[in-house]
Amino acid sequence: MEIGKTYNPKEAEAKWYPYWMKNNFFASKPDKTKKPYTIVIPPPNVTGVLHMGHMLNNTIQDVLIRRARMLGYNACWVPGTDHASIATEAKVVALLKEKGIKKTDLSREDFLKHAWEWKEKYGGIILEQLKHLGASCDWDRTKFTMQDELSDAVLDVFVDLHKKGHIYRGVRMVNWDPQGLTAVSDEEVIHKEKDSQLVYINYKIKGSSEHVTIATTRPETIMADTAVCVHPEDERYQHLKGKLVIIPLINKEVPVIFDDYIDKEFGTGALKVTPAHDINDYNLGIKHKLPVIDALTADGKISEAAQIYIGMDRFACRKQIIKDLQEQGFVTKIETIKNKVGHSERTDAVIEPRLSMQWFLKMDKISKPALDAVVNDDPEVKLIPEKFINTYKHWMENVHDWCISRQLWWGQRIPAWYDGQGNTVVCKTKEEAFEKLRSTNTEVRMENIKQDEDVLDTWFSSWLWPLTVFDPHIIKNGWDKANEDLKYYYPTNDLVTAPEILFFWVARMIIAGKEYTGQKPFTNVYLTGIVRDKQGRKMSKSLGNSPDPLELIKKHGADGVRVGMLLSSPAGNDLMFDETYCEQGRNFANKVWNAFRLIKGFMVEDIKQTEAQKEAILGFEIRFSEQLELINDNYSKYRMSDALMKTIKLFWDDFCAWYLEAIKPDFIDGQAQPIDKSTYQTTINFLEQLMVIIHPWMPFITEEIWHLIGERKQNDCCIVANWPKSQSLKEDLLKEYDSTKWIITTVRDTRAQKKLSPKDKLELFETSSKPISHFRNFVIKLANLNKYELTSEKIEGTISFIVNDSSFQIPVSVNVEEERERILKEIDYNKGFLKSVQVKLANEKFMNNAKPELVELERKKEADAMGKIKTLEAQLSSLK
RNA sequence: GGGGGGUUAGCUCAGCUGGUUCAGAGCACCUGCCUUACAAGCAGGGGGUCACUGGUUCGAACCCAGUACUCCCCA
Repeated sequence: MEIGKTYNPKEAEAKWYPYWMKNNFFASKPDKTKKPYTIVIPPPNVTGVLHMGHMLNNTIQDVLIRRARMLGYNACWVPGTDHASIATEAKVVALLKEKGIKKTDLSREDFLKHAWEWKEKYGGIILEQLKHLGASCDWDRTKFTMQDELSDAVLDVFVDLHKKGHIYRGVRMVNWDPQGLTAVSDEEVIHKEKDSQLVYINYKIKGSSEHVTIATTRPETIMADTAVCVHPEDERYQHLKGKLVIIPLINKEVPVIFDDYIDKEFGTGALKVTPAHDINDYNLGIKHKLPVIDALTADGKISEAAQIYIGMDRFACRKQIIKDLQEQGFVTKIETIKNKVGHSERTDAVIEPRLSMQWFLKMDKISKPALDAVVNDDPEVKLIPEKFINTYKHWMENVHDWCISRQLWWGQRIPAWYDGQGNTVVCKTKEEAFEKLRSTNTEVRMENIKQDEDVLDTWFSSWLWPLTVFDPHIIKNGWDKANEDLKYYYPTNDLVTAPEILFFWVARMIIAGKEYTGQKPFTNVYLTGIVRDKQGRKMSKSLGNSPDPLELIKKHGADGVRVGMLLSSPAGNDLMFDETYCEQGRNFANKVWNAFRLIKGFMVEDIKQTEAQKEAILGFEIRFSEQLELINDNYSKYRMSDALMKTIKLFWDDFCAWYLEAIKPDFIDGQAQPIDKSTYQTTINFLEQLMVIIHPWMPFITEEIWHLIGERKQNDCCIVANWPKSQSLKEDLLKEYDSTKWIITTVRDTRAQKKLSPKDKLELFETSSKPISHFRNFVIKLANLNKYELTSEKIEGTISFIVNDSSFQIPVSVNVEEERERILKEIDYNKGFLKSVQVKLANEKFMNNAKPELVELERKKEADAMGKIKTLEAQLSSLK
């Protein structure tokens, strides 16, 4: 068989993903004889294409799910997408616009037809892309938040929560997106620091020649002013009590009010009060019973109520009004200040605080169990890393009511019905609504009943995700009648998501889970960081600093990219991505490939196993067990990068550099020597176990090698192989094995120092009360010795070194002066060390306070150091 | 303004209950090797005032206070 010198990922990827699919390895069905391990995917936006954040997130999920599968769990990873109302609607609107169709010209039904067409055609591209990464999702379970059954559940929840009194309708100041023409939640507003002009404007005081100066960054709203407010204790304005002031340009009279809400220091200490356009002013307005004048239209233009500039865009108006006010002498100065301006996450339009009728979910009571589930000494839901608990707590304790209505068409339409006479009922169908309305309005007629025009916030459907992907009828039926799937898979095990949506989504899923099943939706929440470029900038389309994930996969292989993503991504910390990480991953894949090539090339014959081979096997066995334990421990703590690095080093260092080098048969006269059957078979076993533990990180190459090792039955695949079990730790042996590595390294170093070729064989003499016993031939092989003997003599003309309690000598030509220097330096160091230990031991307070084990340890350190010094001094004297 | 992080080698990060040889890893760098698995490699090596100041302690990268810089969230 011809095996290439470098690993070719493309072939393996094209081969094994379809093979896994065909054999249903990703599929999961409830099976009472096995424990479930479940992850629901954070459903990507249906309009989305794969970006680096998805890569990180889904690689982690795939690693977890693949390992769980190998550990024998019934592993189920549910994929799907989110309908993303505002983003999708914006996309469809844009597409229609290109075709010359205006949304406003379409009926709701026709628009939705277009939207569904778009979804069928382009939605879900991202799921196909995930397959290139190797994501082992159970694709038969793919869900979409707006598919019929899931939508139905959303309406059930709305009706139910309304019945329970948690949902209400009210006029509120909302964050209005004048471009998307919808309200957006607080969480969807991005505050950006901007340079703004703070304009100082004089308002004349009625019946006086004086004026009062207000400062505002929003002069275009002065027509909506209904008062000017000053601090009751502000001495500058005491004379204004009971006075009226006149708004420039429109010459409207408004009262001066007094409230200690005012910050005397900001601007002039006098505030224009515009209840319709600022949340604080709105509250002031309520308190002081001020009228509300809405001077802006829904799309951000000046309304008729403003009297002037009608129809002008708000920003154009701002420029114009400043100019006009200046010309008429009302402006005293203009300052440039920095302030935060809210922008819509979806359309990037400047958010306008706006009063409107919206539906809200009351959060105070319903969120309580979700707070307790996380913030607790022994929490039901664990956040990883823990530092997010504080953030979560802070948010949940100050939670605001959730505005759940959106002025859009793409989404679940709010199941509220109006009879046109001020009666509202909430229920799923028009027929039901008719019945209900009739009880208060006997005159009501079917054709007069109108459904609410708005749809629900997308998060109002995705908060049900872990429930409805398994049982969409759970809301209706209740937990007791939940279907088999939900009972089996819920609560899920791990959720992998970004901290940015801890509140949007994670908290709300816990709320919904608690409300409808009395249980948490997941046990662990692994919060990934943000993928940034190496300058620390967030990756974004507009900056163009994000590599195309699929290109990366093409270039470095899926396995390489997966490793690259995880090499440096501790939970919750941002990842400074650099393509060289993928190179490291690719390099490792190549290393694995070549180790396999070496093993595959061995000539196996019926010969005797060498002692060095026996010892190497023992060494690797104990090392493998030791490291496997540590790797398992890292996994259990979700320390993914650590688990990965240990796995890589176990293969690269322990297996390749130490084990394979030790068992590799020699070349004699350019002729590779054969290997014995036993060593070969053991090596293959080791390789298989290593493929298994590497598999979650690098599924493709490991599956490829698994099958190249030998003929396999159809179902005998790496993906479903058993995770290895570690043997009991043999600490003494491990310690000896570690010592042998030090000995070997030191011999090699000596060779390098003496400018000897690695091919030159050396002799080694050991002086020890407890000499190396299990790995002597291993040392001979790897240090390339022709003699390794015990002695109690000082041999003349040797370089000497110490490993643990033993001293070693290598006969080589020695520069006595240099050697003396070196030993003296080492004696010096050890004496210093000894002194520090002895100071500790002489310290009464230490002796009284420190734990006994610790004192014991210090005594051992003292003895070790003294022993070492003695040995070194002996070496020194033997130099003479 | 309120809340939460972070600052350890050139870079990216570990360092768990304060206690060996605890100052570490990977990359980068330097030296020597095209040694027939692998130059995407092998062998070896150098490199840090643990941001700063003070405190607690027998003992501090680790605990406390303050300072500087920085990131995130909320208002």
